[in-house]
Amino acid sequence: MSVDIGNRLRHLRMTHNLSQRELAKRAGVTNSTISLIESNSSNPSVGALKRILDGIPIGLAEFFAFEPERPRKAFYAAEELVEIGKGAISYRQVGDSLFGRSLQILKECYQPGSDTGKVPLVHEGEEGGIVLSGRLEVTVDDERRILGPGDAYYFESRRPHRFRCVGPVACEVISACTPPTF
Amino acid sequence: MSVDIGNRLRHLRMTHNLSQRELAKRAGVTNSTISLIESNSSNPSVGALKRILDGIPIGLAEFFAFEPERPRKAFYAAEELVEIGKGAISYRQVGDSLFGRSLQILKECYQPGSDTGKVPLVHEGEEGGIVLSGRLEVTVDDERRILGPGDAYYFESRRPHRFRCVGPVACEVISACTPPTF
DNA sequence: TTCACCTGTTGCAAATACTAAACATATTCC
DNA sequence: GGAATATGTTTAGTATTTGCAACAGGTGAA
Repeated sequence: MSVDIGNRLRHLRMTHNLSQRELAKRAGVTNSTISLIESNSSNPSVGALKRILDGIPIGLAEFFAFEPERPRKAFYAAEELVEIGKGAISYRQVGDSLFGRSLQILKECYQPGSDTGKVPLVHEGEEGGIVLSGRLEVTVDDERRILGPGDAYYFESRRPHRFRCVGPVACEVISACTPPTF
Repeated sequence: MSVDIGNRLRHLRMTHNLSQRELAKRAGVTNSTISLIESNSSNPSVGALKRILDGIPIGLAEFFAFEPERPRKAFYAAEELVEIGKGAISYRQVGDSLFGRSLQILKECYQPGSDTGKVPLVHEGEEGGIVLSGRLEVTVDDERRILGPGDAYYFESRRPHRFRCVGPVACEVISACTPPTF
């Protein structure tokens, strides 16, 4: 049911050859605190746990990474897509979090005239997408195309690229990239 | 300094379009608890935080993954190599944790006669190593070799493989594999 | 306006995490 | 053997989190 913090901490402490008192001293807590936590007879505060983990040292994310993976939601209603940017270009992401995922899928909406900027984007991975509505000017390396509904693109993200909404109406795009870069 | 749990939680709750009371109801805590946490005026227990995150839902590891990455240690004394298995085959790992790493480096020590088992190992990734001392029998697919000091191996881990220490002395090996499988 | 309902914040009481010190049990050293 | 040190556990008291309920501001409908 609940996370077995106690055994996890004890195991971690053991593998680092620390006694409860030694770790307590480094962490700035008392040995009894550690004893109680390890025996799962207290529900530690995040602050206390963090101080203790700093004494090992290890981060909170690392500490909880051992948790059995929470079963992932597989379906998302339109309203559930989390909005990432709220400017002229808005991104709605499929999935709550990219944590542990190797793919990012977005519904992008470019307001008329919006632009990813003069300096082209360059990063690792690959990306592609399909235009749903509006007209999108895509520049990759020195090649420039204007894509309309149904048109698509796909390229290696290390090639300098830029997106721009041309024409009078907003432009909607479904895109995917890997690895996630947001 | 400390982790800004409050703002992180508030942001998360907002992006999921939940009110404090709505989230509290789902999580089985009171709205005041959430209010206090979000204003950083309390140091929540791990249990409370977990219940709240379950209401979003999101895992503890995900929640803390946003933390600025703790600067990684780059050098490890021989005693600091964490011992993974303590049986006839012992593994000493370079680095505290595999969290966020794509490579695992081990110093392995096989006691005389020790063996990874009759059923061969099969997993994703690739692995390789160099024998330091003793004699190691390595089987990959149907090929079997006996390696001595200075000899080495490298193969795709999906190919069935097995290690066995032959001869009267213990066998030491330095190995690396990706992705980490322990 | 006034009512109803939503939002987040805030006292007060009860539950509990944390500290300090004592306790119990091994192990080492002389 | 016996003292000294180290280990993890437990007890009593203090500090803090948590739940309950009241409070204050905001929005929309009648």
